[in-house]
Amino acid sequence: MKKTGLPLEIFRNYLRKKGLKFTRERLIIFNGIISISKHFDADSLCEFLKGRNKNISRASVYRTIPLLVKSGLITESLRCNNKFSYELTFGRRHHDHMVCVKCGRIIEFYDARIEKLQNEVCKKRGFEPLRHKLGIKGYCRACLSKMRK
Amino acid sequence: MKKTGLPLEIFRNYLRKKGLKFTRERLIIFNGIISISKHFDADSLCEFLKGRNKNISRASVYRTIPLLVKSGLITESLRCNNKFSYELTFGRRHHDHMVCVKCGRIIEFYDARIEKLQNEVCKKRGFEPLRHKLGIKGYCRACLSKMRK
DNA sequence: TAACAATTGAGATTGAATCTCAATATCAAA
DNA sequence: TTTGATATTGAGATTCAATCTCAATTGTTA
Ligand SMILES: [Mn+2]
Ligand SMILES: [Mn+2]
Ligand SMILES: [Zn+2]
Ligand SMILES: [Zn+2]
Repeated sequence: MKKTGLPLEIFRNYLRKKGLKFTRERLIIFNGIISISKHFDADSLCEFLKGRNKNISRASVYRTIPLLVKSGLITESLRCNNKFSYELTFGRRHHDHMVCVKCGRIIEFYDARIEKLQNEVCKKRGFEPLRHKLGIKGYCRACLSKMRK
Repeated sequence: MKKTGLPLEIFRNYLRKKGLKFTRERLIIFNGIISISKHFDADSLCEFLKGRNKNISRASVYRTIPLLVKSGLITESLRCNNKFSYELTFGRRHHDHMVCVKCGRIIEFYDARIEKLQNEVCKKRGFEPLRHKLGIKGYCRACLSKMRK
């Protein structure tokens, strides 16, 4: 179990600022996401909580996720299996994703040069970028070597 | 109405190769997409056809789109309004997208340097890229100047 | 032309995501 | 601590894109 001090305070502050309430359910959802600490979707989060005898209704999970996004703790990342997928990004640097079409493995990467060129291209078009998503689909190293056999 | 000679042949050849039939409905759908010649989703395509008195069932439209993707004529591009969006890409160079979060405008761009760096990053990770999608959300030039007033 | 297999369309179904609303919990103020 | 205004919860209903079903129809090949 990770330490949750700072992010929890951020979440509480976000809720307070918006006149929203810090509930038992929201804390359980928050803790669940901290424990998973990797890509998840709303449904898998429900299942994860259920497995720990913390049954929170789907509705509450679906309602809390956007709050955590707005508070800056989690980010909508890939779309996997036709579901929105999220990841804990608080305190982590922005990154993009490679996804293996064979085994589903997700490889995170960051390349400052790509990021810089993106900003450059935006500037050239008079476009002010807010956020972006770069997803590369292909075959991961492990699947490639399996296939070559 | 654009000329449709070559792409139509490609579609017919794809169908033949797969033992599938070239039907009246598939031709109508094909022609519709050629006429639209910009981003579309399955539903808007149905509506477009209906407006031209070519009522094709949603099921057939939804069934034909993947065939056109596989035949290399159209590509799944952005996800807009929570629907898959496609565009005619036959004969066009690959490109990525900026989307204005204010007005929805779509700006297509291509930067060879970004593409090259992507390949480089993949190679470094032993990942063989098949396709990718880069979507940048932000404010377009027009919306920015409106907002500054 | 005949025979087989693929296709069509209307409507049913799926599944993620959202909504409804009565019962309940939170929290700031008293 | 108590109170009360207001936000939240959960079970189930609802939405909506996308997919599936299946009997009737059409395309293709011989
Ligand atoms: Mn990036
Ligand atoms: Mn690109
Ligand atoms: Zn793999
Ligand atoms: Zn705009």
